[in-house]
Amino acid sequence: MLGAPTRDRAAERRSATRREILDAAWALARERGLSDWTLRDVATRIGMRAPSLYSHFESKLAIYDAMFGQAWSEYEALVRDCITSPDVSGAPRTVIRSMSRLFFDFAVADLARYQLMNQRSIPGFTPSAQSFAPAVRVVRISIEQLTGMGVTDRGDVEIWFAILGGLIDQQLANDPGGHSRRDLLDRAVDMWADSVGLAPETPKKEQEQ
Amino acid sequence: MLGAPTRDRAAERRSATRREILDAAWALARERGLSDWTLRDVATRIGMRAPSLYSHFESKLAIYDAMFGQAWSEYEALVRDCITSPDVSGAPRTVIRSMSRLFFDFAVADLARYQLMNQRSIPGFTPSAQSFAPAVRVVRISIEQLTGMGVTDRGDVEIWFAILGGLIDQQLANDPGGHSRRDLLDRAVDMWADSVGLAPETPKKEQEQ
DNA sequence: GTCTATAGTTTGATAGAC
DNA sequence: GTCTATCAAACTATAGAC
Repeated sequence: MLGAPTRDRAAERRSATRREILDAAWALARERGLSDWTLRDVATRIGMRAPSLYSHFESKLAIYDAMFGQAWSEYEALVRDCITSPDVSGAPRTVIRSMSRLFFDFAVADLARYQLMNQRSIPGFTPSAQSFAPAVRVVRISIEQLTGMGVTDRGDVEIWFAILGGLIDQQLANDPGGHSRRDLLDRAVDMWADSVGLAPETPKKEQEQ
Repeated sequence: MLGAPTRDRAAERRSATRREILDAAWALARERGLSDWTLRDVATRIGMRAPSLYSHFESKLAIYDAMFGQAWSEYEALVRDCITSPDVSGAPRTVIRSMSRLFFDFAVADLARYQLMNQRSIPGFTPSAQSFAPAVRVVRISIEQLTGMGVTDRGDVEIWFAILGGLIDQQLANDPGGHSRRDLLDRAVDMWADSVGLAPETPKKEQEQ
């Protein structure tokens, strides 16, 4: 007698099509802006007609929702990699610099993605609980990291977030593709770290004090 | 013989209508979001029909442009008032706190206005040179103020801007209408001021050099 | 699942009478 | 300057054949 197939080829194909749709949407978002593309554009790019997309997503907002979840999941994976890597088991100053660079670089690498993840610029779009989950986890992990290095005041955490967000916004708005604010990142983070009392990275020889 | 009229009543009326249109657009932007209103909405609100607006503005983008210029002019006036007021001829620490609060409060008071002034969220909109002029002047004035208090490094200026912008974004995105980040403003600005070497506001008694 | 065909809406903008 | 009437275009979404 025949055994049941061990792979569900139909499901695999369906999942691949879903990914194709999302990839096309990302590409269009990067090329033209987060919301400057239509379902027709997406369909055309993958050799389909617009109505066919409705077999895979129930609306355009559902596509945004999937993209939102995808972006935050991707970033969550990076964060988890980062905090388990050897160079982040070191001095607090090293850790906070690594976390800051990770967030900055990820944000600046893709304007459309950053807008989707961190600004609410699409009318009517609110992420579903499922898509929002990885974002919540990233914030929790970040706070745990800071707590672990002695930063327990929630206000200090918010100020750190604000410094990062502010530099990112300026980089994207005033010097997209450049690195002027990236060059200021360590200085700004050190300023914050000094203020909250993190030990300096290289305590040369108990300099002054 | 008859003297020419000293007032141009037609011009006054025209200018008043223009202002009515802009006021209606602002109100709608605040109520529904920066771009969630139509020319029909604006017209209805002032008792007109949509096509009549074209006697006063050549397009919807032209309305945005006028709003952009209006917002920055308004802010420029506030800044000029602020820097000539008595309490800002004092210690650098006092001045920088005043400037920071002024910007923060103005930004947070109106989300739609902030988005129009500082983010590029309207597809196809670029401010005209004329509307952009007050924004340029505000930046110039701010830099002059900082220079006057000894902050000459451009990077330090950028970091100050970033801290302000970051706190504003967080306030608007995560606690609109609240004051959680406003409560952190002085702390964050002092952190920056300490780092760039501004004298403390109340130099109690040469504390720890 | 993908297609054709089209509904149903909304919108910025124009033409031309008054 | 304001109106009525209407265009032209764009877009999401649905119905139903294959």
